[in-house]
Amino acid sequence: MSSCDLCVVRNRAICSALDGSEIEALNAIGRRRNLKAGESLIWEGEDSVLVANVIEGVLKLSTGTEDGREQIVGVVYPSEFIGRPFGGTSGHGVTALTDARVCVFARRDFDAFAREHPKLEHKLLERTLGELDRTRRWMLLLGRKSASEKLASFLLELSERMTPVGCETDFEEPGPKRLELPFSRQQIADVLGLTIETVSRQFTRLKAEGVIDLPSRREVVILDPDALTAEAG
Amino acid sequence: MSSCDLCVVRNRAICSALDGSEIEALNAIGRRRNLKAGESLIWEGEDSVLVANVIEGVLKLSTGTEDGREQIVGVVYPSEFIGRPFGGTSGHGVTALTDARVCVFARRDFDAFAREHPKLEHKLLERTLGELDRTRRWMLLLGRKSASEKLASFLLELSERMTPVGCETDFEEPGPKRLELPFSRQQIADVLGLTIETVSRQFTRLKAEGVIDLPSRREVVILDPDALTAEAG
DNA sequence: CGGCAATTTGACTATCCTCAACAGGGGTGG
DNA sequence: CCACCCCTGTTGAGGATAGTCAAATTGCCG
Repeated sequence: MSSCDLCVVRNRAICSALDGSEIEALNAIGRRRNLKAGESLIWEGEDSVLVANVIEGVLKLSTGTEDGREQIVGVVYPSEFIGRPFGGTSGHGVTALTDARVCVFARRDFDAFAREHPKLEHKLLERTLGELDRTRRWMLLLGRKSASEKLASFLLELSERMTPVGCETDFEEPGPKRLELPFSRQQIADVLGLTIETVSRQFTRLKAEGVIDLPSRREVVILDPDALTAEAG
Repeated sequence: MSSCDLCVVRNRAICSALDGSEIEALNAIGRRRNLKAGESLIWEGEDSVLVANVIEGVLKLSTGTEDGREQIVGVVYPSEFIGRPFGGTSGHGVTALTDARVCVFARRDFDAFAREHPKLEHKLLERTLGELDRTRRWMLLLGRKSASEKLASFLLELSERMTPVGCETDFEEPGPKRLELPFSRQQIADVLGLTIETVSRQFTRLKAEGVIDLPSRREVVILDPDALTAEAG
C-alpha cells in the first residue's frame, strides 16, 4: 500500500490529478522528509535539484541582496507545491518557518514523470497561474501601500490562508478570530518590506485602537475584522 | 495557408510547441487585433474572457487601489503570452504602452484547445514558471531597494528585455547602448513604486554623474553599464 | 532566579512624498 | 513658417513616513 493513501493532503495537493496506479508510480520516486523550523530545503541561486509537496507546516520563499537585505517572496502552506521544475536555477531559498513535513522528489525524476502525465502538468499549471496572480497582487502592497495598510493586509491574508477552505463551517462566524503566527516580527517585516521596529509599532497601534489583541508574541486575535479591512486600503 | 506562417513570433511564442496542422487549428480559433497606445485589452476585475499572444509592441499589466494608486505588475513584450486561462477573474488590467498587434483567442476556446494539446500546456507552464520567477525577483526591488537602486535595476532589465536573445550578435559590444523607452515617467514610477518626481530626480542625477544620457524624454543612452550595475544593488 | 534573545519603545534622521511653480517641446492653427 | 498652447517632465521647498541607532522590557528556558 502506498503511503499516499494516508496522506492528509492527498486530495488537495497536485496529486489529486492522478488515479491510484499513477499515485503509486509517483510515490515510488518520492520520499518523505521532516524539517525543523529554520531548516532550509533549497538555497537561493543553486541549481534546481528538488521539488516537493508540503504536507504539514509553513515554509517561506526568500531572496536577498548582497548586503544582507532580505525579502520574503512567498509563503507556502500544506498541500502547496515547492520548487522549480523544468530547469534553471532556483531564484529564492526555501526555509521552514515551523516544523514541517514535505514529500520531496528529485527534480529530474519529477520532470520526466510530469511530462508523461498531462493531467499532473495541467494541475501544476493551474497552481502556478494562481500563485502568479497572488504574487502580483502582493506587488501592489509592496509598491504602493503604507506601513499600516501593509500590516492590516498581512493579517487579513494570513487569516484567510491559515483556514483551509471548506473546513467544517461554510459561513464565517463573526466573533473574534485567533491566529497562531508562524512568523517572527523580523519575518513579518521581510514579507512586508518594512523594518522590525515599524512592524512592532503598527502592532502596538492596532492593539491600542482595539482592532486586535496580542495574547502572546506568536498570537493575534482579530477583534474587529471590519476595521482591519478598512485599514488594509 | 495559415497567417501563422508569416508570423514574426511564430518560433518564439508558445505556438512553437505545435506542428503545422495543430497551428492551423489554433489559428482557426484566433484572430489578429491591433491596439493603439493606451488602449486596453483586458480590465482589472472582469471575468477572464480573452487570452492572447503579443506579436508586436509592449503592454503593461497593472492593478490599483480604490483611491487611485496604481502599480504596474508586469510588462509584456513580443512573443509573450497575455491573459488568465482556466477560469477566474483577471486580477490586473492589460493596456498597450505602444501601438501593438496581438493574436487573441476567446478564453473558452483556448482552454479547450490547450487541454487537448499537452505540448502547448507544457510550453505555457514553462512560461508561467519563468514569469513567476521574474515577478518574485521584482518583489525584492519593490520591498527592499532605494529609489536609485530601483531606477538602475529598471534600466538594466529594460536593456536586456528590449534586445531579443540571439539577435545577430551573440556577444555584447561594450559601447553605449541606446534604449527607446516604451514608458512615460509616470509609468516608470508605477513600475517602481515611486512618484514621478522621484523618478525624474534620479534620471537627472544619473545623467549628471555621466552614467546615462537623455537625448529626449523617450530615449536613454547607457554610457556606463558597469556603474549602472553597481547602482542597482 | 538569572541569562539571553526577541520585541518594544524612544529619540533622531533620511528618504521619499506632497504641493507648487517652472520649463521644454511637439503639434496645431493662424 | 512661426507663434502659441498644452501636456509632460523638471526643479524646488517643506513635510511626513518609515528607517536608524540605542536603550529598556518582556518572556522564554534552563
